[in-house]
Amino acid sequence: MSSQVEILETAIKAAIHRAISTGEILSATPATITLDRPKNRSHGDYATSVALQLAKSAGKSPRDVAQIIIDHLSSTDEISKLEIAGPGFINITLNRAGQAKLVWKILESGKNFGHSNSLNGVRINLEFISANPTGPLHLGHTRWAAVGDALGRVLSAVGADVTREFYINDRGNQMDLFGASIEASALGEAIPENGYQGDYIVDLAKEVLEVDPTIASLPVGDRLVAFREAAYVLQLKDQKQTLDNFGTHFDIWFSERSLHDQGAVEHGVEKLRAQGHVFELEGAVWLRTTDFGDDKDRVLIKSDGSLTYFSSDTAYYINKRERGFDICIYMLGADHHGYVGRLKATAACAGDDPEYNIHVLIGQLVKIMEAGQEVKLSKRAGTIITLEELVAKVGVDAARYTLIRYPVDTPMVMDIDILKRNTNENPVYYVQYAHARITAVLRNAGELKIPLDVESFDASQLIHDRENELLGALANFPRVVATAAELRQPHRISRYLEDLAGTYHGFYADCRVLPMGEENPSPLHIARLLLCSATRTVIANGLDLLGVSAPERM
RNA sequence: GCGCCUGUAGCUCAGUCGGAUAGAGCACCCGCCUUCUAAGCGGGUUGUCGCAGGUUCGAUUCCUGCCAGGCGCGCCA
Repeated sequence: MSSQVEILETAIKAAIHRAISTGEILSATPATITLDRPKNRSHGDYATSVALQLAKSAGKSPRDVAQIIIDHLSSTDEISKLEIAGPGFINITLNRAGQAKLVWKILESGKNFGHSNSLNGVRINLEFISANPTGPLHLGHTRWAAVGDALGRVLSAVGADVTREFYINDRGNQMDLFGASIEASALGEAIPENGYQGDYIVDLAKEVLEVDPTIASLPVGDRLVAFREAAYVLQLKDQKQTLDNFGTHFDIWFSERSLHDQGAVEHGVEKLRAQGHVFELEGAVWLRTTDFGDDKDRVLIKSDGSLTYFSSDTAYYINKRERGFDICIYMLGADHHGYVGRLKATAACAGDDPEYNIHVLIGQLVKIMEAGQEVKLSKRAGTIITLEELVAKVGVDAARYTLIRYPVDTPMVMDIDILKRNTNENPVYYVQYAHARITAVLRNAGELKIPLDVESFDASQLIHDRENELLGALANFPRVVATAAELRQPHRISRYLEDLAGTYHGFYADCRVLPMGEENPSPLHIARLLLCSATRTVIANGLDLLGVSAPERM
């Protein structure tokens, strides 16, 4: 079934084509017709500026071009009115009853309404959070935990085959420092310089000893390793548990060690060497990333023979591609934006197209406000806020929704006090409330034994302005999802939902849905109830894309 | 010094193939529950879209320069 937009676009193209063939316009038919939904309702349901764009090449004034297009636009059932406005916009008003057929489509599609196939079959590796297993997940990870998960859902909705992956940085100095910190704590010694501080270290150390008290009596070297490994397992389990509670699930937890165990680094270096971008200098092995726009070349193998972190990253990327992923999405913090150039260059060195095969999203930092002032985050001062603490304070839904609500490339401020309030200041409730409200209406309809089968839906009943407005908002949903996927911006879903919820509340205030008193249910009641049902479906689908619950009662 | 991100209402922020009087929530004022959830609705007030140029029918949007803030520039991980 074609959407309204597609129908209009085809019709307008055909009209322009006819105008060209009759010689009234000297121009080429544009490849795409831009159709906007005007903010101002008096400008119709859709508006297009093609006439303005064509005016120059057509050699006529925009308004004349608009008139010619309208003359050639064969009247369809869909269109009820065409107007030329302003400098040459064509405003299109659709047949209201025709628009109401959307309710059918939504109810028929159910959970699939809003889904499309723009990324059908594309295999996407979505990597996010990827924390060290050396401590609890904190605020810096939290934004990605919410946005990454939502993006995964959005991409799946447009047909992509998404694998969510968490890269465990379980190798290198940080792990050893972590192990030494646990060991020191368990033995009652001072934490080494640059080691990990914090109560969680003490707790972990205790837990390690409880599980296996014999570790403390191992020989010195073995003892460090044993503490490190035992604490690693516990900490990773804790991270998984925290994310699980947050509703963020990964398909693959990929250990950096496993990459080395399977010789992936050597394999990666060989592959890059074969592509001709590896060279040696002063005893070290380098990747000539400057061939592809990086600031400087990068060392893969140090002169002492040890591997750099960059070599792991490189090998990991190649590994992902060899596992069959078409697109690798990385979600990194702003403090890692320096990686973008080298990651893209690495892809290019591996013979890939950095514009297509790799996509790096940079998330700006999150500030926290509480009691009217900024909470300074410092590991040393022990003021890091963990994901668990945030959830404990404001709940999963409010935390997720707020984190997703803003584009990731803007720094955001989370005000804990506002998030704790169950008011309109907290947009998640505004949206959820609309869902609960609709559910209540439908519940009441059920008690009144009003039949709600789709067959009894009479589209011609829905002609009220509010109904029209609501239908228009519902019709936008698939576009919003597609755009959110294309631009990797799940925040568009939440903004849309807020708008939809507002439109519903307006409809609800002006349009009585249920029969009053002894009144018998009329076709209008039934049509409105089905419109409510369709709205609920869209809100529920949207919230699901964000991983936020759609409560039936509030 | 170089690079990335940001600068829109008193506050938090939307607004990307350039479009019509620049939007929402909060805050402030005024109305609305003797029938569907008032966590709601309606109305009022609020702007040099950081500054200066350029591109054109038209710029918050694209380009250049500047100003301000955040972050980053290791044979560290």
